Amino acid sequence: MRIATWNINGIKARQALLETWLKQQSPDIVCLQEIKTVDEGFPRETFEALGYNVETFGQKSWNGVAILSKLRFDEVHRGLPGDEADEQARLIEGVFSLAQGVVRVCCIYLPNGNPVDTEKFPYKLRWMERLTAFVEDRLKREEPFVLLGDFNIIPEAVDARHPENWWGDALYRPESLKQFRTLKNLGLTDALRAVTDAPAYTFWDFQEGAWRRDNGIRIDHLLLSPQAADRLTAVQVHRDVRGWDKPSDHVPVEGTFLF
DNA sequence: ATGCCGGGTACGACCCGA
Repeated sequence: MRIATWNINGIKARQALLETWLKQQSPDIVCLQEIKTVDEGFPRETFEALGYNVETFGQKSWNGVAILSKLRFDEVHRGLPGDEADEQARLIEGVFSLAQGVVRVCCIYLPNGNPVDTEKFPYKLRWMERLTAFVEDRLKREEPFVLLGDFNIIPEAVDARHPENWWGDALYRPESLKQFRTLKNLGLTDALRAVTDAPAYTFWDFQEGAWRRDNGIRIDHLLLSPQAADRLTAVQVHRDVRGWDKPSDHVPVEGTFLF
C-alpha cells in the first residue's frame, strides 16, 4: 500500500494537477493540506470518479485538510483535541480495515508559526504540545499509525540547502525543534530518514528562483508508529512535480508499506 | 530589502504562506 502527503496550496487552483498526478501514480491514500476551501467547495466528484473515497475538513480561505482513499473509511476524526477555541482546520484522521488488522492515517497541517514575535509562534508550540498528547494516545493502541503532512519543521541542517538562512525562523529554531524531537521521541520513525541520509527537499519557495537553484527545505514528513515502520519498504519524494506547469510550492511524499 | 511569487477574497489591494 502506498500512502502519500501533499500540501497542494489550494484545491481549486490545483485540481487538474492533482488529477494528473493521481492518474499517473494511483496511490492508495493521499493526505492533502491547504485545500483552502469549505467542505462544500471541494471538488469531490472529480476524485470519486478516479475511485477515491473523499473526506474533508475544510475552512474558508485558509488551511483545510482532506484524505482521499481507495479504501473505505471505517472512522473519520476531525480536529486536534485540547483547545475548544481553536477553529483552524488542520487535522483529519481516517481508520481503515486491512486483512491483518487496521491502519490509522492522520493528516496534519502544522502551523507555520511566523512571525515569531506574534501570537502565531506560541500557537504553533501549543499546537505541537496538543499533537504530542494526541499521538501518545494513538501509540497506546499499538496499531500501524502514520502521522503525515506539512509539519512546517526543518528537522536537521541536512534538510535545508542553506540552513544558515533558516536559523531563527519558526521552522528551524530551538523551541520548534525541541517540540519536534519530543514528538518523535514518543517512538515515531521519520520514514524518509529510515531509508536515506541524503538531502530530499519537499518545498521550494515560489520566489527568488528557489526551484531553479534547488534552494529547498524538507518540511513534509511521514512519522510512523513501530507497527507501521516495520512494514515500510520505500519512500519517494516526487520532486519532478515541482517542475510541472502551475505547481504547488510543495511536492508529494509517498511511503510504501507491506500492507 | 520583509518585497520578490502565488492563492484566496473579491474586483482593489489586502492577508497569508515558508
